[in-house]
Amino acid sequence: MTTTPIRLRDVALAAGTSTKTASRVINGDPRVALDTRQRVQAAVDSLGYQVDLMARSLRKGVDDTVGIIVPTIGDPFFATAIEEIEQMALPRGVNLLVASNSRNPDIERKVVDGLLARRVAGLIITPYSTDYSFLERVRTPVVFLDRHPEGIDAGVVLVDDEAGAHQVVHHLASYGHRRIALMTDGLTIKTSRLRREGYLRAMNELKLPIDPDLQAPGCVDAAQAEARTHIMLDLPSPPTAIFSARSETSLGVVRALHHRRRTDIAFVSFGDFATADVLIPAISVIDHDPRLLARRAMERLADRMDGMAPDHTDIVVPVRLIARGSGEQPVAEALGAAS
Amino acid sequence: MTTTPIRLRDVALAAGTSTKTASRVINGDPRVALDTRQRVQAAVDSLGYQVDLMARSLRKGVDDTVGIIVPTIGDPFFATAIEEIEQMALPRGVNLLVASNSRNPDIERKVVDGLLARRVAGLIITPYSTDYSFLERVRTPVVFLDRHPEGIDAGVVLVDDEAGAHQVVHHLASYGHRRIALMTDGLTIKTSRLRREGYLRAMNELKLPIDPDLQAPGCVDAAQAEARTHIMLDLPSPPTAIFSARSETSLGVVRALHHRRRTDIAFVSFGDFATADVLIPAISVIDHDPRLLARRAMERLADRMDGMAPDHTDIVVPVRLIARGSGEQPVAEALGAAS
DNA sequence: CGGTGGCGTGACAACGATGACCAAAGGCTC
DNA sequence: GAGCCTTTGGTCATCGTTGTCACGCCACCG
Repeated sequence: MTTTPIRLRDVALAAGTSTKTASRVINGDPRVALDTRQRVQAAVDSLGYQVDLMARSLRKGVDDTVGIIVPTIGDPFFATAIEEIEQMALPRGVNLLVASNSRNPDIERKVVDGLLARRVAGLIITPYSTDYSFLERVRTPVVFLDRHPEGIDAGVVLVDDEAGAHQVVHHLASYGHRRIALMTDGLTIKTSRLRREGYLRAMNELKLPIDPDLQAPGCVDAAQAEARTHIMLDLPSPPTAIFSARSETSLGVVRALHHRRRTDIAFVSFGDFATADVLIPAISVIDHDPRLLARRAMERLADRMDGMAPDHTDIVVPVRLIARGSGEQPVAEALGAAS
Repeated sequence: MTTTPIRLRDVALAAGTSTKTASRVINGDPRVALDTRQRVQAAVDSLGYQVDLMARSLRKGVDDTVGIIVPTIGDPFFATAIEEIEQMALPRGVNLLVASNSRNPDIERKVVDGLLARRVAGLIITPYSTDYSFLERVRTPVVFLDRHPEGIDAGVVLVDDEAGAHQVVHHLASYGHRRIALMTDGLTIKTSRLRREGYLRAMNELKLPIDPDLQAPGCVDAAQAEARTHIMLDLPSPPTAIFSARSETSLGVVRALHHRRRTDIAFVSFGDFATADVLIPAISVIDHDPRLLARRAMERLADRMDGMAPDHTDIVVPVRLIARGSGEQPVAEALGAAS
């Protein structure tokens, strides 16, 4: 049995009134007499009427949705951020459009255009490397998450990447480490650059040598980080400590260290991950909570959607180092020399 | 500087034609003369015209979006499934609306209604415990993922939960285990019931005692599973093997076993997780790949959106046991007795 | 040479809701 | 008791796009 969808005019007919009055009731307009309101409400309930959100959005000029664009949906950090934003959007009756930029500026641009064409009420973007100056001509509120965008002056919600990385190096150095390796994502991403800068600043302050062999930029996933770790450990003078600037690369480093039974090498990860506290030794991390970040971003976006003027200041969420063991190990002798 | 959005009529004006003809060009209607087409195309490019998708969707009656509803967006299993579906939807120009049912039937119903009111082109649902009979009156194509829905006869894409669990118990028993504990999610969820049934069937086949103290249903998250594991290990006669029916509960079990240094207890997880292969011993799992499941679900949904008739048969994705060590440990003596 | 058919094009209405504006009815003041 | 204001309801137009239908033009055929 095929059912014809219920329209507003069906409700109006059943309530013996006009579509406009029915519309008033549905939108909570107070200028409707009580009994009229009740009749309309009864009709809505008995017919099971649902507003056609496409029609409403067309009329209003905006759709009650927010779009979120991240590099990888499946990355636990971003997945958790998405979850938090969805939880905040739900009570507002706002739906969430999720998209990935596939780590590709061309795709990213298309995805943003697609969401704008959909007339989303707002956008939360983790920028990849696109020039975002075109957004200045657009009315849609946009909040950037986790990284500064290029080509546009806009407020961003992020953690203090530079300070976090800086702290890690000092922490490792306080346990005697001088050969501290760095695993990072591609340096086209500002976040990665900042973490590297924090690392470099601390290394310079401590007058530690910066060995190019101990720099592994461009590790976009766990597999690459794993391979680079193996290469470093095969060096004539390998690192005694490793700092991984992203959770995803940390998984690769952990894998390599465990496979080689070299868990004596000190290790700190920027970003927590599921079993970090269960491994032996447990992994010391910079806690970089996606929920907090997401909440701030959504709050700011909600303000903008409610008509507040854009705020170009950054919101910096503090980070702290959680010492669990792996980052508090002293300098280990190379296995060969240890015998 | 405020910019007026470009409309189709602006394009038509610039190309010296009617909106209808411009519309034809944009939609690739072949019945347009070549030079007209080129003039329109030039106008589109120079003005930077973008179709208003709200208006198009209203006119067409459906919106080029698919909605996906899962229990928890941040759960790596579902996050990965969402990622896969987004990747498949993108080339079709279809956007993805992501929603969570918050493990609450009332919210779930509201969320589904909300997406239907948006006129989504299709829905992929991991049902919680809602009665889905109301969907029979709805034209929107729906595919269920991972679990059978209640109250409706519909095809489902899932793994063979019963057989997987059954296999685990036989596997553990083959290493001498008789006291095999079961950690599961709430039994209101069909998936959990099926895994429990597989466990029970195997236990009965093997004539192993089913001790109520070794059943821990209702562990909705890792923390609860962790607590229940501790309770079991404190029993006068604790389990010698544990089967966790979900990745999330597995994290709790792992945490408890590691904190107590009882990694000698055999353990198998239904569902892989990030560092399962890095732990010592590495965790044996039933591989339950969300990508494969998501792909089949999206394929089926795409068929339905292309007008194919509904197919009420189930798609069962095979599972296999990956032996990594933790599930291949023989019966351990209780620590107290071992001395 | 006139009819016919295909092709390219455009005028118009429609999708379903809501904003702007107006009208009728009832209560109030003077 | 008349006029004014408030309350309540309705009419019409509109958001931007696309489906329907019809028209003008040319070529081809009998």
